[in-house]
Amino acid sequence: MTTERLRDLIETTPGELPPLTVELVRDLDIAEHLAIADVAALTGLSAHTLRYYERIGLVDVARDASGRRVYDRDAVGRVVFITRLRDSDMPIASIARYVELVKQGPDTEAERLALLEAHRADMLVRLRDLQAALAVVDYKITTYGGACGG
Amino acid sequence: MTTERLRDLIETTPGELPPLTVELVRDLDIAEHLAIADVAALTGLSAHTLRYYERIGLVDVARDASGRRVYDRDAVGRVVFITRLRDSDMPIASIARYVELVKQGPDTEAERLALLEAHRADMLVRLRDLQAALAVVDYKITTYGGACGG
DNA sequence: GTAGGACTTCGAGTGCGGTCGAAGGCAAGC
DNA sequence: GCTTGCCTTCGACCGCACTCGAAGTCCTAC
Repeated sequence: MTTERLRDLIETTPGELPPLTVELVRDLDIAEHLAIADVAALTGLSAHTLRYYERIGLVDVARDASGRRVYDRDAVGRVVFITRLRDSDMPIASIARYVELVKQGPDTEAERLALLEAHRADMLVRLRDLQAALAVVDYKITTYGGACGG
Repeated sequence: MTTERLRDLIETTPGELPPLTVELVRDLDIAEHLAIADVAALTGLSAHTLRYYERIGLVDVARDASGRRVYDRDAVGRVVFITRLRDSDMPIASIARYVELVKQGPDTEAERLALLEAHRADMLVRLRDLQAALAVVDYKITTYGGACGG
């Protein structure tokens, strides 16, 4: 059972899984077809969340004969990609827009690019904010407990 | 009117204000007492949000004879500090806890430090996530419109 | 054949962080 | 003295991203 092999692989991997990438998924997924629980284990998302992502149109997932979800390599890759974008606080609405554009075909490449570049700009701002806040916190930590400013 | 001087200063500053720091606030605030609109202009928060922060106990703000909020240098500094933490996604609850500890006096320094260090660790994780996502997006942008993975 | 557990759909609920609107107060300028 | 406009309090509401529960289905193991 490929599903069990995957489960073993996940459970026997010492420590944390390395950060998941689309490339890694291609290598890792011996199984062509994964159940929702496997994808959940693989990505760290809950089955609830995976169903939610499908419901709002972020991924299309096939069904087996008895109606259960079957994630193929492509679907898993898509979920991993979405997870990366979510980890960077890209709003679901933007991700949905992006996915929509991909579905519409190659004519939409310019808009896709614009979307990604806008998000990239956001990320840079967030990076800067984070670094500024880190500096403030580090200052607080080194001056340890000073009450100034809060 | 010091308030008007501040407003002028904000409005005549070419381009964006530099990132606000507690130190900057000390230099900038010619006025000892600022109205809520001034603090809003200064910090970029809305007056609504400033009232909200006060409501939930993040800042104490004095009142004048007719009941209006009067922000002194200290209060402004606190707001700026809070804003920095919020910009780094520190949850309001943690900020509230920190503020609470400061109020309780110097005995709480160890817990304050622990709080800041925990947050610092979170920030480093977020930094890493952001950088990973940035790499993914940059890859997408350079390979421009490839459909793989989403 | 039946108990268990993972799955299905659907809609409702949660937590966070604001955001808004209503109803009224007060001070300045015309 | 009246309009303008910023201020006050209060509670209700919003958007986002899940998260959960109910009720039912299906496969597996015993």
